Amino acid sequence: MSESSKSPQQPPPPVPTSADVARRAGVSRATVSYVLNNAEAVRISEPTRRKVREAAEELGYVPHAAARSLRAGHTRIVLLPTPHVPIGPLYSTFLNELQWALRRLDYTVVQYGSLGLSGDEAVRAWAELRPVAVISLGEITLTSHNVATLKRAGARAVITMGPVGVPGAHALVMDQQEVGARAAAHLVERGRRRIGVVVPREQGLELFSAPRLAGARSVAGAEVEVLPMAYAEESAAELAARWRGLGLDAVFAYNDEYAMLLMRALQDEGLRVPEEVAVIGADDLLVGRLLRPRLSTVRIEMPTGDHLASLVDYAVREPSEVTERHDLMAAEAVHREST
Amino acid sequence: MSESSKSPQQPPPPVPTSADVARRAGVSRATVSYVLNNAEAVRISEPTRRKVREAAEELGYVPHAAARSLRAGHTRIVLLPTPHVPIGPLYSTFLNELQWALRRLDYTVVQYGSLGLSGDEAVRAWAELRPVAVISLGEITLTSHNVATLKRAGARAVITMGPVGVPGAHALVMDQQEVGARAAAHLVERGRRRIGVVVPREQGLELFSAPRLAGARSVAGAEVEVLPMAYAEESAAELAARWRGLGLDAVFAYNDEYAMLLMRALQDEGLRVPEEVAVIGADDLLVGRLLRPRLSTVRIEMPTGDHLASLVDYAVREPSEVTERHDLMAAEAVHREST
DNA sequence: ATGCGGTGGTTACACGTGTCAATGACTCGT
DNA sequence: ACGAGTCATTGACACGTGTAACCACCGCAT
Repeated sequence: MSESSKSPQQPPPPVPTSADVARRAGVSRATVSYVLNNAEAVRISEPTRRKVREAAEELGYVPHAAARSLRAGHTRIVLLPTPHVPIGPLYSTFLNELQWALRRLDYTVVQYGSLGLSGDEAVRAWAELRPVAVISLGEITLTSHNVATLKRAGARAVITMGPVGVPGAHALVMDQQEVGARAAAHLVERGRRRIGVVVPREQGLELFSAPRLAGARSVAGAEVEVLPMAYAEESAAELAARWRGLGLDAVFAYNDEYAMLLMRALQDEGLRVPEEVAVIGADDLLVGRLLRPRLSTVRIEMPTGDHLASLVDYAVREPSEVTERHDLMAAEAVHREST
Repeated sequence: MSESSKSPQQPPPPVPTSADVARRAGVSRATVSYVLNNAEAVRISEPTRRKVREAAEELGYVPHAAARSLRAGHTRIVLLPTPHVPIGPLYSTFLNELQWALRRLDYTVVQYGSLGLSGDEAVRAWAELRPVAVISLGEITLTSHNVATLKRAGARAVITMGPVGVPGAHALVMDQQEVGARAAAHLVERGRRRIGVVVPREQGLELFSAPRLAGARSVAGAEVEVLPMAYAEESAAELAARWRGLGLDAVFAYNDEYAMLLMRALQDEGLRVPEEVAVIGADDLLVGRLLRPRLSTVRIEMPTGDHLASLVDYAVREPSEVTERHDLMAAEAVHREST
């Protein structure tokens, strides 16, 4: 009694294997494998084919992916380490698109949060899955040692997307500096000099915001002031309240969402946009056009998901030791009414 | 020569296995396994432990997840079939949150696009991964046969999130009708009668928009008119242009983004909001508060990612045959200025 | 009878891991 | 000196699959 009552749940019934199918069809396991994979090299008579198929159907047999890829020696897994902060709408639709494009090429996308792990630990965890490719989005900056670990674990392509390349990996260099530079240049062109740059208070966005800031700084004729701000109405209001004391005539916000937030707060303070202060964001979100005045922005030419996916596919087919660098992401300022 | 030149790329060096580690450390493979998994049942002397660890380190050994879970007989994979349309910011941040929460509980999240596959085919593909749990978001509506297939393949929990439950699965019923009902009720309360309901032209959102529409229809005293609209300025402008002919005094848009788009177009047509037409959206996006007038909305009480993740974890630990139904997602109208 | 080619199927191994049961070495108490 | 214990280590199997190599059979020409 103590035995039977110690656990109320009986063990689940075993999952049917190809051996079960074989038994039921009265053939060998090899035959089952040949039939179910439509092997052309081996000839199997039509009657047995039918028997096998029926048996598989009746048992509800589904092959075991892990066993299969163990045997095969490789997987079709593409690992996609995910940032834990929502990067923004532009990025997340891009990610979704990429995901689908990869799926279309018959890859399996595995998302992997790095959690609290250190870089090396995270990379080890990734390597355990034996992914055929890894696409790092830049939250974790890979060292060349990390790349080596992944390749040793069978990864045929390691692709980094970020502001800077990594030795040994395909680098999709997305130069965020360009974004800041275009924004600042646009403002300078329009006669502004003292430019505030809004930097998110939120953690995890430095990788994007820092280069954007640096880009703005690099523009001749612009005096840049750093303005930390959180993505919340109160933070924007607080910043707007002390605006007149700052002596600025323009502001470049991290992206359109921050820009919209701040612009609204500035207007509530009685400041006129663009007369007293010019506002420009980035990402060219649709909603930016709904405000009065319409928000000027920097449009970023992201690669399409399909494009990146086919690049991944290419890199997998033709792995190379050399560091290939692809410069992506052109940027251009879009003038609307807020500047 | 023809042999060596037919393929320019030499086969990649083999991935180090635990056997390699054992050889290098001068011990058996079993010992390696015990050391690297910190087995407590078996005692291994400190010197050998060191030797093994060093050998593993030098070789850059990383265990093979597939082999491990094959041996173990189960995985920690949670399958997350992903919709191919961006559902909206509210949903995608929720997904991201869920993803991280699951990771924290040591699950591996696998995204899987269903592609062009039929429901049954897609489910088979999922089952191949032997996931311990499947969270279906409603794009593919599971049949009870599908649920059975997944459970037979070892899934301990199948969870559906959508407007309706599925036999055999844990159902997180997110009653989108409630959203529409609250919106319409809010409008009726404020004296409006002839209500337009904006339905997205985009494919794939019917699962959300249809119940929201139905909910609006269910409210006594409301006359509902369906207004298809795409998420683009031109579409909104086109709708606004013929607005006066429609004889409506209020509009409930699918979500805040559509609402903002339409509201702006209506204003451009010279219509006064809320005097001539009341506008309400859904999702309570931050940007909705930046417009003039501030956008009224329906706030949706989504379960937090952590909450859902721990429910998944619970369901995995205590699988039950019965269909458990959890009603989630309360909704309430938030009055701002546009109604 | 003997060889021979084609047909339809099976036997046997490998993939990389975790773990049970067994083995050998060494110490201790009588 | 010898059985009784610890302690450290190992050999062997199982997990589910794909596939190369092999085998039995049949018809047919030598």
